[in-house]
Amino acid sequence: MARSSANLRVIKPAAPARGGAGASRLARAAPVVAAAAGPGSTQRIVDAITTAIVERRLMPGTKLAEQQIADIFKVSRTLVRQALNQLSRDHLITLEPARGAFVAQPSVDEARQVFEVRKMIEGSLVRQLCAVVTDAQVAQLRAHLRQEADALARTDVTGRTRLLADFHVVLARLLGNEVLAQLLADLLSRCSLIALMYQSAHSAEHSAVEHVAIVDAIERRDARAAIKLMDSHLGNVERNLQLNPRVGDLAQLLQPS
Amino acid sequence: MARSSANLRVIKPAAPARGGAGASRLARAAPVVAAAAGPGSTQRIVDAITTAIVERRLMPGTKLAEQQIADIFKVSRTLVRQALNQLSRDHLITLEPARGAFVAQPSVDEARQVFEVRKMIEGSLVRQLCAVVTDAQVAQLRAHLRQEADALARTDVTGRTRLLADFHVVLARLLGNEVLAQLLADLLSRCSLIALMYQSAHSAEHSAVEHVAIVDAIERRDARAAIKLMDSHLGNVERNLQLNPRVGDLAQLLQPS
DNA sequence: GTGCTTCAAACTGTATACACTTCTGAATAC
DNA sequence: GTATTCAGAAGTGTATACAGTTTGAAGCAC
Repeated sequence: MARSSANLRVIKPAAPARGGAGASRLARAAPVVAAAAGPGSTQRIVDAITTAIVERRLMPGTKLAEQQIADIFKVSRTLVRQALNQLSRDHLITLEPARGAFVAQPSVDEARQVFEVRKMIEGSLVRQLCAVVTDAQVAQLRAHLRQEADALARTDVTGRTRLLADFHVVLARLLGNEVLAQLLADLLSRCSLIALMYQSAHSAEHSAVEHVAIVDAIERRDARAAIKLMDSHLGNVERNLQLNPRVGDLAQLLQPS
Repeated sequence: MARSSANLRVIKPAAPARGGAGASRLARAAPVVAAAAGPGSTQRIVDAITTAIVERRLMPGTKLAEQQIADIFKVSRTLVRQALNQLSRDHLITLEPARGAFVAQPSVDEARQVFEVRKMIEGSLVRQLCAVVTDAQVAQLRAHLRQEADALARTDVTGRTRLLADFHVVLARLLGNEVLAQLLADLLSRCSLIALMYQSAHSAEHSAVEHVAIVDAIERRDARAAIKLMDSHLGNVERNLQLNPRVGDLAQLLQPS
């Protein structure tokens, strides 16, 4: 029933977002540098669709036709299918057998579960961090907070969103635990989708302020406070999700699911 | 350098392990029942290789040649490649560009990181569980413990291993959080590989006993004790990993990585 | 005998071809 | 006018074909 499959057209970011840095956030343990043009162009497709979703150029429920995408990227359906499989693993799209791929529409329940998991993980995360963090690492966090502030000042919506999410990955990475960092990165990509679907009323400014408070607590090595602040931060973000579907996505409102 | 790629031959379980129940443990949100023969046979390949790895019929470092697997399952390389991609996402195999797929050889570092993450998640898990668990759910846990004991009594190695890992997934599922459950299932499949690679000296009996203690604490709704027990349980399992590579895998000892 | 070069077999990466399912819309029955 | 049927179009699922790379060993120089 004719969802908005008409205007697919993944708009190549006019300014390529500083060499695709925006996309690399969710990139796997890829060769890190390459994945530009030639072989390994599957990742290019994954990144493009990922950013398109996160930056709201592809709305939830949109059908992603294989041939259409193949034409856009000038590759065969083979590579597109690989990319779609990866994306479905990231829960950014859902694959309906014999019907195709659609941008995921995470349910309210799923949203709650993702946030619950984040609270569990990130609570433990800041606790551990308070025990082992170095002054240099705190400085690193401060630097990130400055970037957040800058993006806010410039009203750079895309960069702002990315930085606010990256904050949590940076925390994970400070523990030197790559497994944890990747796991959290996965959850955060799902959160991006959730946030744009249930358009969060939680202002970016508010998040940034809470991030500062968390870093303050970490700097004081005050584990109890850090945990509490992180928990309330995530609680605030979740609480501010508007559970009414966005306007324009009313199609999904009529769905049984 | 001719690793053991000779004797690939995924041996179809003589008795199909009760309709593939053994494999379904790590299965995704699949149609649960189907995925037997026709379309969707990708999952069949994934399951077969997964169980082959977990049951130690495929040793770490073994090369998985696409055509070889395709012949075994009587499908084209297309489906095999899909399966291999999935497996690499689960960290059960590693894909080396233009070289092929190999059963993963998780490093000592990765092992430590996985266990650290498990401690973080499962600590929070039992805390929450103590707060919301019902008597019926405790009974469910008791039933699982009985199964563990049975498998131990029968010296059913395969079933025993599966049940000991499943215990942790059962805990997660009791919270009603499917996201958490899947996440933990992923980590556990990696743990299976780690355990067989650094052949754990931690006896199954010991694990079963510790599981009982954890359930006891949960039944008493004693969160503090439950967390402590879970933490020491995971610590024991990890501590008992022999960091010397297994005999026969000395090839990997010579590898730079 | 040791080490380098070269070449063929094997394998992976990508594209294309074909079968089968789903969707759409017009024609038909009522 | 409404509902049903059915054929064509479009799209997904799988297999096959082909190009490029890796691999391993034979051949050759020294």
